This record gives sequence, C-alpha cells and structure tokens, in this order.
Amino acid sequence: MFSLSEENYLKAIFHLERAFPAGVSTNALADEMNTKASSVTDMIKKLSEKKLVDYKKYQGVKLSEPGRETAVNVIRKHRLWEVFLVEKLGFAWDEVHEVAEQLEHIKSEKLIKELDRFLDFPKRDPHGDPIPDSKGNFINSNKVLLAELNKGESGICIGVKVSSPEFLQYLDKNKIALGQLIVILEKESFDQSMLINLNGKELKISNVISSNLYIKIS
Amino acid sequence: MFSLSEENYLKAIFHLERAFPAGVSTNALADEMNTKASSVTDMIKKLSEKKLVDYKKYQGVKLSEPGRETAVNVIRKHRLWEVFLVEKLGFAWDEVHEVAEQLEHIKSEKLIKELDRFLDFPKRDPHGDPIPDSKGNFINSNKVLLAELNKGESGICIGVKVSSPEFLQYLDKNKIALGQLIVILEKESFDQSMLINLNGKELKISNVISSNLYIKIS
DNA sequence: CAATATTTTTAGGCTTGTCTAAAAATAAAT
DNA sequence: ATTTATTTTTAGACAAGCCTAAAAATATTG
Repeated sequence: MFSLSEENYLKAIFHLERAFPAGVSTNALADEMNTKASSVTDMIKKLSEKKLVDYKKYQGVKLSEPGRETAVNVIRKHRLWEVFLVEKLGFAWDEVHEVAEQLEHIKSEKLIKELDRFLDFPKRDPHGDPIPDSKGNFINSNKVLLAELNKGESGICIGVKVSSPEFLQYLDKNKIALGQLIVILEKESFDQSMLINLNGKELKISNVISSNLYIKIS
Repeated sequence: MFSLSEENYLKAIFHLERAFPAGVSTNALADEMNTKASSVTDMIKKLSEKKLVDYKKYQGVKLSEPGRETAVNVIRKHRLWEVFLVEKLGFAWDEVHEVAEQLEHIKSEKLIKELDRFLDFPKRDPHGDPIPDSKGNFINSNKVLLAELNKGESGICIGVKVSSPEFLQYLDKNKIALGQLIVILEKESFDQSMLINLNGKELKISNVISSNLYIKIS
C-alpha cells in the first residue's frame, strides 16, 4: 500500500502527463502539488526506488506501468465518490472535489466494488470525466472542445475542462448542463465568441467558456 | 482541525473512560492504541497543551469538554458510516469496522449531515451501539447484559458488547439478531448457561455468549 | 517501613514529508 | 561561445509520531 502523499503525487503526474507526454518537470509537479521543487525531488526519488515512476536526474518523470495503475485506481475512486456525493447526498457539482480528495484514499477493495454497484456502474463523474473501470480502462469518446466547432455544427455537452466553482456556477446560472444538445448558430471570427442554441434558448458565450466545454460529436 | 492520530487518541480515551472514570492510565491507553507507553505520554502532552484533555503527570488523563465533543463526533461519524456500509453497500456487520475506522476521519460537516439524512437519521449502528446526534447526545436506553437476567425474564436484543468477527458470526449462525425477543426458559446455576427462546426456537447458550449481548428490558 | 515491582516519564533517535538556502546542471541570450 | 537566467538537485533543518533504553515516580509486599 502507498501513503496518501505518494498517491497524490502519482495522480498529479498522471494528470500532467497529458500536457507533457515527454516527461513531467519538477517545477510543473511542484506547482500542481502546491509544494516546493526540492520536496518534489525528494518524493520522486522515493517513487523511483519503488519503481512507480521512471526518473533520470534533470529529465522529468513518467509513470511506470504499476505507477499508472495506482494513479488510475485513485482517480477511479475519486470519481465514483463524486457521483455518490451528487447523486445520493445531493451535493452540487462544484462542492464535491475537496471531499472526494479525502475519500479517494480510503483503502478497501470491497468498498469501491460495492460503491460502484450501488451507483449502478456509472461511466462518468458529475463533471463529465470518464470513470475508469476496475481494470483501469477509460472509455474513449471522440470529444472536442466546443471552441473547435464552427457555425452550424452541433453536439452533446459531455464534460468540462476546468472544474472551478466559478465556472461550474456560471454553467448552472446559464442552464448549461451535461447531456444537453448545443447547436452553434453564429461564431464571431474576431473574438471567437459564439451564439448557441440550448434547448430552444439562445445564448451568447465567450471563447473562454467554449474553450472549457467538451462536446461529443455524433 | 485535529490530526488522525489525535482523533484516535481522543476516541480511545472516551471509550476507556467508561471503565476508568477516575482517569485513563498511560498503559491502558497504550494497550488500546497498540503503541508504547512513551508514545502515549508524548501524545497526551500534546493533547493537554491543546486543552483537549486534563492531565497531571502520573495521574492519568480525562477528556476536557472540547475533547469529549471531538471524540463523540468521531464516534458519530464512525457509526453512521457503519450503517451506510451495511444498509446501502451490503457489508456484513463483522466487516465494517476497519473501513469505518478510515471513513470516520473524513472532514466535511456537510458530508456527515447529508449522510445522516440519506440514512434516515439512524439511532443505532449495526452492532446496536447508539449513534450520538449532531449535538453529541446519546440516547440512553436501559440496557442490561443478557447474563444479568434470570429464568422467566425477557427482553429485546439491542446490542453486542464485543464486536469481534468470531462473535458476530456465531450470532449469525445461530440466528440471533438485533431487535429479536429473547425469553429465558432455563438458567443453569452451575455454569450460568441458559436455554432461551428465540422466535419460537430454543437455543442453549453459554455464559460467555450471554455476557456479551445487551438486552433492552421493557 | 524498607525493599521490590510496576508504571510513567524523560532522553535521544528514527522515518516521513516538508522547508530554505546553496550548489550544480541545463537552457537562453547576447 | 560565453555569459546570464532558469531549473533541478543537494545539504541541512524541522515537526509529527513513533521507537528503545534509562531514570523517576508510584504501588506493592514482606
């Protein structure tokens, strides 16, 4: 078993690897973990000795296969708990992160297996992020950012890129929810802002918004 | 907020105070915490500085009012999670302790409030132990050990004194469950063993068993 | 009540995970 | 290509929580 801190580092490396597939830098990791570069170096050494990451001095880190498995398992637990909090306990989707950060470290195979069943094997968390299955496989849907679509195109809103309370509350306020059909009526070439159709209602959104909404193109 | 270790010490002191109301000894606490007396002394000093316990050297510890509140809150969380595990996730009553030991330390007022509501404000955990309310009040029922009753007396089984898997599985095997009416048909004066009536069926139980079952006398 | 046994505390050390400050390596820029 | 800037690592320190061994206080017992 791994410590809370080790699990958090593995999770952070997993997330950063998407942006830095060649290797995650010490500074990027320090930033993500809200800690200092020297602390990161210490921990990376430990993870490297445990064969959870591949590491060469000054070269950044990558997850090893066992490291990736551990990270994905933590992410699976995080997202299942988020579903629980929203679906069963009535939390809003911008309130779940902090609590799920704690719950994701509870150690019990049976707990997560039964929770998954209790929630009816959800495929996505409340933010639309995919929940890996017990073997660590993610569903891969052909999602794109709304900002990448053009006038006349459309798709189902399936996720958010950023989960800050501010952004999620903006979406709530404007009645933008996951599962909704979005049709692009106009796209302003100057600032990339869009006029979209949402359930019959029209809404003007900026490029900042459209760059943080994932759309499933059918 | 308090550390995991601090919460566990407070909880242990709370439980031991029932047996040692004059003050919990360092050794008793070391035993309960599976640690060494010197470690206990260290922690007691820290808790004492934080005004969570009253402590005088060589005199044992007692919880202060804030210490008791914290301990009771941890116990409340532990027992609510046990109800969740059994009622919602289908755990057996002898499987819940270890997981609840972890879950009890999750920090979120809202989480526990909503969990309580989700579980429909349960008054007892799966072992029959009372769940304190959000203000820290325990329901007090006039419970006695089955062993203290005599021939002809009867009552409802409401709890167990010991929660070891062996004992709980013995109860399951013999169909003894909480909420059940127990009538004492015979009591052997030599070894205190009893012949009881359980839902129409007769069962012979030893004094070891009857000394670990709580009965509510009506 | 003095001697012995037990309990509790102190002293010093270890590990985990963090920090600051300084040194070393790499990258950028003139 | 040599200087300058940035990134990364090392060195040494610290707090939390635990340990062992020894000292001090309290209890027990003849």
